[in-house]
Amino acid sequence: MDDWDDYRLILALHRSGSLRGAAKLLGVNHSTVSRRLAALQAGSAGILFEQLASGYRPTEAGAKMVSAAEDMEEIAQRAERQQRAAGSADKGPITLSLPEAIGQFLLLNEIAAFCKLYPDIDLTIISSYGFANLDRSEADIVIRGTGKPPEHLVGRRLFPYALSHYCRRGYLDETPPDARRWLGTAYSWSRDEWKAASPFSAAPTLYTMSDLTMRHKALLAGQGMARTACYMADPEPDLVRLPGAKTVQGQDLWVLTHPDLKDTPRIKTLMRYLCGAIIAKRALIEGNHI
Amino acid sequence: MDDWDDYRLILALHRSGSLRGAAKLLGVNHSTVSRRLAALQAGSAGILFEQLASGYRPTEAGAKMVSAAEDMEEIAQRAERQQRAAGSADKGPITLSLPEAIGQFLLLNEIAAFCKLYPDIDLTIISSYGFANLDRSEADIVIRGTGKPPEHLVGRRLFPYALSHYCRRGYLDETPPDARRWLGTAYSWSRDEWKAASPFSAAPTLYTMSDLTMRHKALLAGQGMARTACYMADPEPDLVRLPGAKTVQGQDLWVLTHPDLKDTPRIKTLMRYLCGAIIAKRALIEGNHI
DNA sequence: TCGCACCGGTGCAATATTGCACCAATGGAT
DNA sequence: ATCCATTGGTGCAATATTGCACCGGTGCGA
Repeated sequence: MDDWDDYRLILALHRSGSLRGAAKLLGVNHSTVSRRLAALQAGSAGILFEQLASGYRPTEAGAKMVSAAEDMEEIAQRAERQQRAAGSADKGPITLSLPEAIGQFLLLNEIAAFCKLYPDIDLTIISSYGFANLDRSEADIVIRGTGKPPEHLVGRRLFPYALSHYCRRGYLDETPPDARRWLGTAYSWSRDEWKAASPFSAAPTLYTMSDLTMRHKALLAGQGMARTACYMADPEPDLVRLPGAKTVQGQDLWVLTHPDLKDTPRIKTLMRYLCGAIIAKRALIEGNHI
Repeated sequence: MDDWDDYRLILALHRSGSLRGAAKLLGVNHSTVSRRLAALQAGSAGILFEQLASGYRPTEAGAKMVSAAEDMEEIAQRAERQQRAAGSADKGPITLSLPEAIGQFLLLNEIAAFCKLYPDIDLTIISSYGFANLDRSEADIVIRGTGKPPEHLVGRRLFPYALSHYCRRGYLDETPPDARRWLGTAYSWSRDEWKAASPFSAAPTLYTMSDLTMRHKALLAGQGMARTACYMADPEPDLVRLPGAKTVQGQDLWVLTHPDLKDTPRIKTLMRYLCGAIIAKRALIEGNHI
């Protein structure tokens, strides 16, 4: 193989099964993938992928190349982590992945304070509800609420966050019972069972949305009721819990990093800091801040 | 690393220590290496190579990338051999490396006959006195006279070839003793000790040359005397051994391939054929053909 | 049957990359 | 001191590669 980057092409095509899917994985145009595949197979003794109605599938020879490509990817990813693990002081780049809600409502000030404390650490925040892949260095540290973190990651399991049912102060007084509405969440793990446990389980849902920040603003605007994280709602003077609402236990909060990075000083510094900041707000997070 | 081919760049620069040396290894222009290195280090958190008076040397971070690159090279080479090992019939490509002398004087007809016997085998001959690197698929099969073959290659050790001292028929009669000359060989393993064992050890050397074929023609042209392989000289009716000349034992002839290829049918077919062809000419090769 | 989303393929222009030619610097041999 | 071979660096032209826009085909859902 004259260009080892062709192994990335092979991997992407194997994983996606299509030119366009591979293009997406590689961050290039699908016509580029088409041409590179043609050139690759022209220079090879045999074809590596056959084109079925269901998509591209590796031939026997291609499957061996896929296996080799997987090995290479592992080496490349390990090498990248080794590069990122370099550094013997509190300086250098760190990429932190965390849910938008935690970034905006829980740790916004703490993150800024950290950057002031450690001006030589270049912190990049990736707000996402997806679980960043630390193997491929999509992030160095990840904060996530989950019941089942990847087992090879290391770090701390803190405590579960609490949720409860809220509305804008005065909403119930000002809204006839038949006009009361729920603001829903479009996440599959947040099915309607949360509504059943609420004081107004019969009220219909006004609309659902994937953006928790938008829902928070809708709540603040008095558009309806919602079950939301206590650390988002309790700090708001204009939001109150619905009468009789209990806190519900969400998933555990974890602060995790890759084993290859756990000994890097600046990583340890940020991990320690984040855990400290979250623990300092334990009462709020557990819904006991009122 | 966005382009895994950068690992090849890293390897080449590490191995050569210079931009021009790396360029040679990679088959590109040195300005290309310079620019790719600059781009690579610009996109990396740290520099990978420092520029000393003695050349480029990997930094600590760079050494880790070199190690990763070496691992990747091994995978790439194994993958390439796997591709070359494919095939369940006597068809497909084979690259055979052998000394020029063996190609021109010993197996010329046999190789053509093989191609006629197996028209679906695409045979490529690389005539070279260097030892082709079968790890990097420079060849699939290698024929070589050597006392110490690479231990991981597999194949057959045949028998040593013989050499003796020759001149053109009539040379001694037509050349006054003080005008007789030797035709030398510019190979380090063929020092002047061969002249000491000759019937005319005091005669000076006319000139030396690296090209054994050229020396053969010079011998045929009556330009001097030479120690040459019996399989080259004995078949020539115009060449005779010097009076009193004995045969000298050269190195063992080996026919070798890479372990990854040894089970591939077409490889086995050619290995078997070549060994058979060489064994059929054993008398000639051992100088017993007269 | 129709519309839509996705697919692979390709001409052309845009962009990136490379080679060439040249330069100055360096170090070693004479 | 001089010459030569090798080095790294760079402007510019040549070449390769890529993205864009578009096309026709396919399959699925309504």
